Amino acid sequence: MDLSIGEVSKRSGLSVHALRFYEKEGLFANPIRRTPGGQRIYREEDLQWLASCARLRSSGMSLAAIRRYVELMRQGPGNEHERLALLHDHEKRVEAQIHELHECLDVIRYKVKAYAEYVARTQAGELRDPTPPDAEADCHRAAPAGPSTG
Amino acid sequence: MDLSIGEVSKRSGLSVHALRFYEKEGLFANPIRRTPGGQRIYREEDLQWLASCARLRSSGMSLAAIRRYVELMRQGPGNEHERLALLHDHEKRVEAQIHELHECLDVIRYKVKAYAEYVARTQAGELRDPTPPDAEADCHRAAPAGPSTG
DNA sequence: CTATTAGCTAGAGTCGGCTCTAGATCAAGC
DNA sequence: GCTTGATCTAGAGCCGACTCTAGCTAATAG
Repeated sequence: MDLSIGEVSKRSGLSVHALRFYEKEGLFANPIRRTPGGQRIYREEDLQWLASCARLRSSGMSLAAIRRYVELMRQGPGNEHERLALLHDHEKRVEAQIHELHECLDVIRYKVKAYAEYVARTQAGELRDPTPPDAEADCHRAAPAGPSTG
Repeated sequence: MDLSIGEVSKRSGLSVHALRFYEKEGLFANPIRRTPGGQRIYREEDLQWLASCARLRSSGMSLAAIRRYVELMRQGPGNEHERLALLHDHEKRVEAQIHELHECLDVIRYKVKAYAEYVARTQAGELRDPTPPDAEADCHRAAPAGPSTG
């Protein structure tokens, strides 16, 4: 039931340094108990919370925002609308992020396709002067004749 | 046709500091010319390249990777397979990123929904002891009775 | 009992990607 | 010519999120 910092580190993927840092920064929902000797005692719940944190973190929520959220939880019932607002804001940001990534992906795929075709062509036929991938405005070098796409 | 660093800053959204930094770091596809007095002269092409860079950056490509790509472009024809590999790797990373964000979004939406329902319930009926949003394992506080979901 | 391994604190260091400063120079309008 | 605002260079500083160090203590296996 009780876990040492080393075990939590293994199971959460966070370093022991990071775990101590998180505690110092007030990022745990519950206070972490200590042994008489001063060593941290974690519980399964803390691991679960860390898993939630990981999700928030990897979707780009800052530690500061997580701390804010934790503070609201610690204050207890009565501020649910604030927690909701915080989460809802983050939801919108994640959606925007996904949207932007899709746009980037379009651009990247376009380039990948052009290069893939070019490489396939040059390998297949060993043409003397293969047509460059495309005339994208990306690569503006004064490259004499070769594929100039960025 | 020719642009000062200030104009490029305005049109690219990058600060003049960042533009000088990018040049120092070798992130421009073409060398940036100078006036006799030493001031930078940009061209439309540079702006277009910056726009491409912005896409790569905002999809998480590091400046180091962009520099690598620029180096390949500057070497001219013959290394298209390397450029392809670099772009293809990045494509895969972006896809993975999107996938992860979707998973995070699921979690966030679940919480948002739970809180939204709770807030709606408490506002509508002013119940004395409304049912907490859910029994998510997120908030492990010893909160007496209120909604304990993180 | 002791050696080893794990954990403790406070605080310094790292890294990426800029941002800002200082002090000098350039360019344009009056 | 002079002022004003833009630009120049070299280099310091900053921010977030850790990571690492030093010097010490706790827990455990033999």
